[in-house]
Formats: sequence, structure tokens, C-alpha cells
Amino acid sequence: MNYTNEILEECGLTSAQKILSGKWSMRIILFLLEKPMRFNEIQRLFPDITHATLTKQLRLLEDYGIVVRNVHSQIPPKVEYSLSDIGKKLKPILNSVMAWGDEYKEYQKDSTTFKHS
Amino acid sequence: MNYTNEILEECGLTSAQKILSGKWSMRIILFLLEKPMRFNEIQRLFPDITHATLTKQLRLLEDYGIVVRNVHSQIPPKVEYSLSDIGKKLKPILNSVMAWGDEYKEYQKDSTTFKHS
DNA sequence: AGCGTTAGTATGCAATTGGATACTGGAAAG
DNA sequence: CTTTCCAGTATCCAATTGCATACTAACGCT
Repeated sequence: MNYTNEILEECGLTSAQKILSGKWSMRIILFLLEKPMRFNEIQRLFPDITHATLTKQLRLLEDYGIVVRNVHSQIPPKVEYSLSDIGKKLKPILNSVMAWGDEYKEYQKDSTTFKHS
Repeated sequence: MNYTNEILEECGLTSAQKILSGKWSMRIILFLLEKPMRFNEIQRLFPDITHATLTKQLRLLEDYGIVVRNVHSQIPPKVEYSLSDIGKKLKPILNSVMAWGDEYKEYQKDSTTFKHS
């Protein structure tokens, strides 16, 4: 064991954890990996997210440098969201997280264990 | 684009997101990947986590089926935490998350961009 | 004139998450 | 006889996260 808590802070795990742990972060990034999208286009993908919440999440990802916001000065406004270079590099991670999640769900289905009451 | 929000729910991304997004989840799993550990042993690794919080986090991971709790009936008590099979399969994910995070930190260091005030 | 479209902001609230603190109990060490 | 170690539980509080709702503004369509 070579890690200490300080080293964990220095290494990227903690930064990555903060960025990826938002409720919508991974889902948004997953879609943006396919193509840049406009605000309402993203919102249509997630019926459960409100306008204001999506704005916040996108601003957060923008502040982290994962998402790039491209404003076209038009009326009606057009704002395109895409991934930065470092954001695009999340692709293999998201793919393996999805794959793991699928396996996990299978695993859960098979098991007869229930949560302790 | 083949995903809809419903498909996202069906696919494993959402489950995985819930499990991995706890503040301490990834860090705990990272250490348990190396070897099973006792409660206090884990706590010593994280000076910032309190007793009660660690208990909660471990119970959560146990409920999710990621962590296995092995109680040895002794005085003083000895409880060993280890990873389940599906938990162990998170190893490549954690490794790539760490690698990405390191790259991200480098990226941040180099860039002269600051957050918009 | 009024509605829909675009991409927001502002404000307040609810839920969830995580932390602080105090308590348990039994054995061993000093 | 008191303290330490072990692994907790209980309760309450603080911070963060996410949601609901109402508002803006400029243009096109009917």
C-alpha cells in the first residue's frame, strides 16, 4: 500500500470524483461524446431535469473545464455545448462504467439476497 | 444516438453512478482492492472521516453488494471488510479514473484560464 | 395581439449527504 | 482502577445538491 490520504488528494482520484459525481454529469457527458448539442436538445433527452437544474449542471461542467459553451449571437439564441479535449478523454471511462453497471444489474437480478431490514 | 432517458435507466450507467458518487466510495474501494481491511485500519487511512460517517458509507456499499462485511466474534471485535466479486471488477474503472484525474490536473495546471467571476 | 421558440436568471424550498458528538461493552494493559 | 482498543449506535445539525416556479427578452408565426 503506497497511498496515504494526502497522496490521494494529490493524485487525480479526488478531482475526478468531484466532477463525475453529480447526478447528471455522466449522462450529459455521455451524450455530448456523440455530438455537440444545444441546450434544449439536451433537455429533451432528460424529461426529469428542469431548466434551471440543467443550467447549473452545465455551468458546473463548464467551470471544471469539461464542457465548452459556444454562444452564437442570434435571435432566437443558439448555444452549443460540446466537450473539451480533456472531456472527450472520459469516453473510455464512461464506456467501462456502463459495462460494469450492466454486469452489476445482472448480478443483482440473479442474487436472492435482500437488504438487511 | 440510440439512447433515450429510459434506456439510460435500463442500462447500468445510472446504477453505477449512484454507487460511485458517494464522497468516499471510490477511495474506500481503491484501498479494499489491495487487501481486506478492518474498520479502524480504514479509518486511519482517512483522517478526515469520522467514525459514524465511515460506518454509514460502509453500510451503503454493503447494501449495494460491493463490500462484504465479515464479523469475527471476538473480544475485542474484529470486522473485516473486503470486496465482493462484482466490487473487485471495479478495479480497471478506478485505475482509469485515477489516470484521467492525473491528466486533468496537469491540464488545469498548464491552462491559464480562470473561472468566470 | 398573442403564442411559441430560444436560453437563460432569481429565489426559495426540499431532500440528500455528510459531520459532530456522545453513548455502549468487554477485555487487556498500565 | 483507569485508560485504551475495538466496532459500533443514536441523535442532531450543517452543507450541499437538486427541484419548482416565476420571471426576462427578442423574434417569427398566425
